[in-house]
Amino acid sequence: MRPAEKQGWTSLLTETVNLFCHNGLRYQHDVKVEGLLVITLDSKDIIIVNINNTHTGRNDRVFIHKDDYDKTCLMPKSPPRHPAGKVMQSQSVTLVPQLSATAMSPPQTKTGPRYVYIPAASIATGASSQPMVITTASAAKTVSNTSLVSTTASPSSSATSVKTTMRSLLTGLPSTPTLMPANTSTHKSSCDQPMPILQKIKPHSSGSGDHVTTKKIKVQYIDGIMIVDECPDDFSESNFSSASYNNSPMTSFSSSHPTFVQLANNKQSSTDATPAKRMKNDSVSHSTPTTTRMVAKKSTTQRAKLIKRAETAKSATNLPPAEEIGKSNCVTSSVDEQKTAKDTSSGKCNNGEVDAKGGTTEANISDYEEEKSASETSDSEYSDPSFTLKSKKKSKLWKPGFKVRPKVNKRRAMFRRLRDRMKKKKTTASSNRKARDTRKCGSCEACLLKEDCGNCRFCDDKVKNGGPNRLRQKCIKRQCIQLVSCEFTQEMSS
DNA sequence: GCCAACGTTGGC
DNA sequence: GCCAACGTTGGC
Ligand SMILES: [Zn+2]
Ligand SMILES: [Zn+2]
Repeated sequence: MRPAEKQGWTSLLTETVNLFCHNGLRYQHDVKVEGLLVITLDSKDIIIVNINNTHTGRNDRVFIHKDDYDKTCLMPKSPPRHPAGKVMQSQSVTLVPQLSATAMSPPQTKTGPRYVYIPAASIATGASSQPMVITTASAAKTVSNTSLVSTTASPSSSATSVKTTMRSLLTGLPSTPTLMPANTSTHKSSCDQPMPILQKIKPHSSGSGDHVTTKKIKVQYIDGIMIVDECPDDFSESNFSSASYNNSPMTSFSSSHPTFVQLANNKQSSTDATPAKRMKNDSVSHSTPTTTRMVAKKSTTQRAKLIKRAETAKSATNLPPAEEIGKSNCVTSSVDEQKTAKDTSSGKCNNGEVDAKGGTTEANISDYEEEKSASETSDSEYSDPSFTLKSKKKSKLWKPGFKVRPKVNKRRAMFRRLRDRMKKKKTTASSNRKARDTRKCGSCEACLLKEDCGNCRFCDDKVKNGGPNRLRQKCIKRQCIQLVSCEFTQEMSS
């Protein structure tokens, strides 16, 4: 989530909580709302909301009763998500100034725009998976209807209006279903079609609803979190095409977000792994890639950097499924796994800073771009031919554009040490025999594989795949698991 | 100690 | 002779 979006979302949350307390609790002089909320998205992205608000005034009535909760579904459901993590449902709705000053009449000490939910079903959204824009006209009309509902339901009592609004806020249900526009009959259940609309209300607007100036906002759900964005003035339905949807700055976060999703699901190391590495990965960090662990300890910006690198590596690598590793009789360590998880959470918590001024603060993502560019620099460094040729042995077969693998895991070194040790033993046992079979058992799944995967760096290296033939190794998926496993077990027991 | 690069070799 | 890939090593 971009800082601006996070800011918008947190202020919305703050306002919502404040409003809920101001209007839903009984008090004589003032009400103080304090709290620190930590919202963790997908176990990696953190939003910290510090609420510190004192509201001076008086409220004699409690508008929220237990009955109000009974039939509610508190939070709107998240819309279906694109497999790749992209937001599937997006909506542009209308911001209107407060239509009736009495609709939200409780004394407000704050100035400036406020955000309030209005009933969801008042806008016929449907469950479209396509981004959806409500035109200014229809939205204005809809909002107007909704406001009419509120004011009609409480012609004389602002309290009821507040109650209505609050209930709507909590439930997403239409406050007064009987007054809903006729065309909402397609809504089977409000819970099925939750689509809360944000209404921007000026605290002391004297507007009467006849002069509604509209401004569009966009509502998106990402992982169940509603994100509100103000549309540019020139934003229109027509330019909400898929292209602009992907490229518009307004929606750029929707393409950045899946990046994080991908990281969370990324079970692969950032580098190619030999069987030893794969096994070690599984046993030590247990499918938590080194990258991710480091990420957890680093700032969000560093995470972003590593995420990108991991993705780059991922695109060039295809590791076997976890089951394959599981067959290798390797020793597993759940302790380390837990430790990893701990590291992850503590590391992330340390990233958050609380703004004492009562505002909201997010984990330091400000230098995300900087890190991103740094990442790009280092990535390109590895694929730079000159960099490659600086290497001690220059290859006559080197081809421009061939990707040189950036980093090598230490686990591979261990694998080699073990292999060398085994080789030594074998050599002493049968000194005359040529040790060409030290790398394969001949019976494991990997050894029995006939075809290369075509995706690993060793496959890429092969001449038949257009590679430079510098590495000259077996396909990563065909490298024996069994021997490595035995070696590893022996190593662990010795 | 480590690894990318590459000389080398078994199998065909 | 060709190919796959094993085993070695220079450079770091
Ligand atoms: Zn392969
Ligand atoms: Zn094997």
